[in-house]
Amino acid sequence: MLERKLVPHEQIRQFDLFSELPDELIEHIRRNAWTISLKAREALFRQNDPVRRSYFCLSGQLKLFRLTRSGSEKIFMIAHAGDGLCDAISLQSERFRPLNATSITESEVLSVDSEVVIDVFHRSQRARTQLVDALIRRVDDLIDHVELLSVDKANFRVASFLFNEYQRNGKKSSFQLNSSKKYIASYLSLQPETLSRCLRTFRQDGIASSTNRDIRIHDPDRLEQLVLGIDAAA
Amino acid sequence: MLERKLVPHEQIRQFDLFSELPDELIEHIRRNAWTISLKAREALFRQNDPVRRSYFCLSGQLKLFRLTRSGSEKIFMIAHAGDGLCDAISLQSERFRPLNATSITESEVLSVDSEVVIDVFHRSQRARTQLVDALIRRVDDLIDHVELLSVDKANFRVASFLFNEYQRNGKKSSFQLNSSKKYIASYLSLQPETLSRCLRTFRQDGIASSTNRDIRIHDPDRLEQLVLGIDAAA
DNA sequence: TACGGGGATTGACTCACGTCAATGTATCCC
DNA sequence: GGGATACATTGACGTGAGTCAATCCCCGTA
Repeated sequence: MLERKLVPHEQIRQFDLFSELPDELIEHIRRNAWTISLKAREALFRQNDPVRRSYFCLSGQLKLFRLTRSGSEKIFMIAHAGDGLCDAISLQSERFRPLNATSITESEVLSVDSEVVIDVFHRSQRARTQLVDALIRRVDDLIDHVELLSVDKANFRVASFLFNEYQRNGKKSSFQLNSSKKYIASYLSLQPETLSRCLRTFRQDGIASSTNRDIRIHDPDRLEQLVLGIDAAA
Repeated sequence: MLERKLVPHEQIRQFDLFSELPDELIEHIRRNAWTISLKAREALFRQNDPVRRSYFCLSGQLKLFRLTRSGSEKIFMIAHAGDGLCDAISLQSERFRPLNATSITESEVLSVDSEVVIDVFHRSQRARTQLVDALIRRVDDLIDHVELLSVDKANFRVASFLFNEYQRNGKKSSFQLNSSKKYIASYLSLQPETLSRCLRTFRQDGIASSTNRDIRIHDPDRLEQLVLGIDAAA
């Protein structure tokens, strides 16, 4: 975990929260921010740590997770370049990190003191609405996550996930998963074996196929029907 | 669904978001807010409706839920008197309601136009931090909800829930569930039968017993060990 | 007091998912 | 290029939770 000062303005502005701030505020952030270089599989912060700094992913991939009673990881989110780790903020009350954050690949992270973030929040109305919007988006995402997990049948869970990714990628018939199947399975709270078997049945039914991280959707309509529950094929 | 104008100031101030506002702002809200009286099982809003107003529970109980593909309800939250329905806000971008809201019992709800909430947000720094804090709490709650559902064994899920309630109630050995077991089961994404069977094994093992909505925790330590995974009894 | 309805409990059955184990396949670094 | 390491796939097996169905209980109501 190597720290370096002096971040160019563009690197700061790439994040929604700071994107439309005046130069003086960006400069204020710059003077108090630095980047952290992580090797693969290095911890950035741990669950229950008090929140003192906020982090923003500049490059690489980070996993946000909790440990289960059996010692395995439950993935809540994979953060990529441009993502703010929005679980990493607190305003008035003392907050503790709800999740662990660890790099998956070699990564760079922008680190900003909470005081500075609060300062920006107080001085820029634009930043305020951006922050609230980011939190609302996070709430909506988590609601979707809860819904995903309350679906009992693994087939449906995987179908929902695939259809989601399909839509996020502009309904292209082929796209790439942005992380390994192991992490996807964890995000879906399934065993890797179960995910594998679900994908196999989809391949056999001619709905979708996967080789490595490449996904090809053969029959989007059938997939959508699966998600909606019109189970022509189960 | 009966609407009535003119809400006394105290009714407005009972909610965190408005608790510390100056009289003029409260008055501003009062002029633009009204109460809604719902009979039991009456819809307040539906999923995917555009957000135009925010709601706050004055009395009674409301369920916030989604419908599953099989037509049953998945409960995300039960709102009680004093709770803001914090899924009911939006600032800049158009937002759609992520959940359905329906009264369980006869209820009263305070209804405030979104424009007014945004106004208050812009005019009171106190309200701003309260709102952000409320959203952060909601995020943390949802993360816990996701974790709860990613636990595979029903016993552990129920144990986690019971231990949580136990702590929320100041570690009293007996307390009341704040909604029916049917809804608790739905919150845990379990069938009522499964919840019932879990509670039976807890009774047989001398960990906890329940009659109707009354819960009695006989052995908090064993319960906590179950939650933590030191499975002396499974 | 009798009736009705929704919630809660219990039993019997089935099957989907987790587990364990083995094999196959990328990927990385020496 | 080759060996180590982690990821991915497949098979076999046992079990826990969903489903269907019956009964019971509680509460409100006629």
